[in-house]
Amino acid sequence: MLSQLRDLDLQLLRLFVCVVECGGFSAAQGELGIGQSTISTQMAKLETRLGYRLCERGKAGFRLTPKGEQVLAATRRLFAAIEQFKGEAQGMADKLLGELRIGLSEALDAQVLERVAAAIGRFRQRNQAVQIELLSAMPAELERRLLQDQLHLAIGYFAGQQHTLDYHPLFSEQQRLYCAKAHPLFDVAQPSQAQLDACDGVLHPYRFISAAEPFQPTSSSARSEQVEGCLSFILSGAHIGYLPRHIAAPWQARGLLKALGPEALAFTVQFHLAQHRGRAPSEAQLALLADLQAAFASAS
Amino acid sequence: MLSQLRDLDLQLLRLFVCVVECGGFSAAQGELGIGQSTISTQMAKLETRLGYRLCERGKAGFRLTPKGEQVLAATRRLFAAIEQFKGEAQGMADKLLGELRIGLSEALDAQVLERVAAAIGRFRQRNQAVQIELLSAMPAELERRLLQDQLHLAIGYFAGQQHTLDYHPLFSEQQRLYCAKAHPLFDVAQPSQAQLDACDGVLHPYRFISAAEPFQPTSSSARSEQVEGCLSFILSGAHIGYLPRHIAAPWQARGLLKALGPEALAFTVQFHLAQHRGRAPSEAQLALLADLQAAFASAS
DNA sequence: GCCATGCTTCGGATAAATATGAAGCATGCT
DNA sequence: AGCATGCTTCATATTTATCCGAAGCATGGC
Repeated sequence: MLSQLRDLDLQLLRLFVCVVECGGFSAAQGELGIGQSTISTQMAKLETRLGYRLCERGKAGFRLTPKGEQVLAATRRLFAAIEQFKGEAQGMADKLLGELRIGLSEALDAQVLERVAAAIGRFRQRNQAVQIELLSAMPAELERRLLQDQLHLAIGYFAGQQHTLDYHPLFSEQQRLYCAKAHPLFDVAQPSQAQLDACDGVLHPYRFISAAEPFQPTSSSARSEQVEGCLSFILSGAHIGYLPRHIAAPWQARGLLKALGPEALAFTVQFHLAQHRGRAPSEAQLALLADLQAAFASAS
Repeated sequence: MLSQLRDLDLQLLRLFVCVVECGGFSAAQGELGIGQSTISTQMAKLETRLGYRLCERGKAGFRLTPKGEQVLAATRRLFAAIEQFKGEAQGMADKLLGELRIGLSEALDAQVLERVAAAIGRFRQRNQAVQIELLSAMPAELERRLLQDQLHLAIGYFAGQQHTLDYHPLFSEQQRLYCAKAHPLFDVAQPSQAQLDACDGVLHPYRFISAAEPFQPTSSSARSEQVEGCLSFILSGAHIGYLPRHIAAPWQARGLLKALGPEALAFTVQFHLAQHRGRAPSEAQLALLADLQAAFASAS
C-alpha cells in the first residue's frame, strides 16, 4: 500500500489476467511476448501497489490467493467498463451529434416542403442523434437569426448582400402579376402598360427583390410583408400585385384570379440556403446541407 | 482513429476532465502544474486517438463539442468504475479471505468448547469474509487430514512426533483411573497395586498417550478408541480404566463411578493446536490461530 | 492596424517505463 | 544427490513518455 495504486496501471492488470489465464509466469511469456523475468517484476510491482499477494507460484504450481480471485473478478469488471467506454468513444467517431436550428421562409410551395422533408428523411438515415428545430419566419427575420447564431441554416429569398452569410442556390419560384375577378382589368384581354400603371398596386411584400420586379406600381395604397396579406389585397379587387404561382394557382383554377400582362412581366425569385460564414459548421450541419442540396438537385 | 485507442491513457482523460473543469488550456495549467504547450499536445494526442475533436478553443473562448460532452460524461462514468475498482482492491488489503477447516478432538470439555467459541467470536470481529468449517474426529484422523491439507488447524492430543506438523500447547486435561459401582474394587478404600494389576483394564483409547499412563493394565479384553466406548466398558463393572475428569464427573456425582488409586495414578494429557508446517499459513489462519491462543491463554 | 491573449508546433532535454539476460534460489522429481 | 523447472533479483540497455521554452499563428478588442 506504499503508493496507493497511483495510476492503476492497466498494463499490469492486463498482464495479471493473462498470467492467470495462462496458468503461470513462464506459460504466459509466449502469450505476452515478453520474458519471464519481466513478468515476475511486473507482478511484484502490482502486488506491491496493492499491498498484498495475488498468487502463489513456484514449482508446486500456480494458484490464486483468495484476494487474487477477488481482484481478478474486480479486474474483469473494470475491463468491461473500459470496453464500454471504448465502445462509446469509438461509436461516436462517425456519429453526428448536437443541435440544428433551421429557418424556413413562410408560404413555401408544397413541393418545396416535400424536398425539405426528403432531406430530413435522408439525414435521419445517417448515424446521428441530432436535435433538429424548424421555424418559419420572414426572410429578414431569418437573416437576423442567422447572424445572431440563433439559426444554423435558413431557406429563403435573400438579397445576397450579407457577406458574413454564405448562400447556396436551392430552387426558384416564379412570380406573376395578378388581378382578381372584381378588378376592372379582369376582363381586359391584353391590358396596356398605361392601364397597368393606372392601377393601385400592392407594394411588394419582399423588400429584397422589389427592385428586380419588371412591374413597378406607380401608385400604391396597399403594402404587406406577407404573402397572405398580399393575396388579400389582390382578391379584394381593389389592387393588382405579384404572387408566387403556386399561391395563385388554386384561386386561378376557381376563376377568382387572373394573370395579368405578358410573360415579360413575370419574374423569377431565386431561393437560397444560407448559413453563417464565420462559425465553423458542425459535421451535422454539413451533412444536412449536403442532404438538402441533394434533395433539391434531384428536383431541378 | 489511427491507433485505435490502444491503451486508453487515463492520464489524457484526466487531463481532459481537468481542462473542461478549468474552462480552458491556459486556465488549467495552474491546476495541472504543467505548461500550456504540454496541455495542447496532450489534448491533440487524445483527439487523434479518438478520431474527433473534443472542444473548440481559441480567443473566442472554450467550449466542448457535442462529442466532447458525450466523452466527458462517458469519462466520468469510467472514472467511477475505476474508483470502485480501487475501492475494492484497497478494501481487500487488510481483509481476511478464503476458507478455514478446523478439526476438533471428540469428547472435549464444555469449557474447552466455550474457549473455541470465544476464539471464533473474536475472529468474526475482524475484517474478514472467511468460510469456516468445523469437524470432530479422533486424533489420528485429525493428523491424517492435516497432513493431506484437508484441515488447516486441529485441536487434539497428539503424540507430537510428526515433524511436518507444528504444535502449540493449548490446554491440558486430567485423566484418572476409574471403576464403576458394580466393580469389586468400588468399595475398597485403598486398592493395592497387586489388586489393580489383577483387574481387567480398558486398553486406553488414545493410543498416542498410552505409553505415558502411570497405570498399565496387565490384562485387557476391552479396547476402544473413543471415550464413549471406554466409559461403557468401565460402567459395566467388568473393567477399570482411564477417563477424562470432565467425562467421569457427572457419573461420579451420581455415585456410579469412583476414582481409583492415589493421585500418583492420575496423569495429564496436553492438548495442542496443530497445523501443517509445510504449507504457508494464510493470513486468516494466522489470525484464527492467534485468536485461539488468546482465548486459551486467558483461561490458564 | 496593433496589441494581447490563447492555442499550436517544434526541437531537444529529462525522467520513467519497459525489457533483457545472467545469476541465484527454492522445490518437485527421478 | 542431482537435475530440471519456475520464479526472483540484479545490473543494465533501450525505448517511450513527459515536459519545457521559444517561436509561430489566429483572433478578438482597441
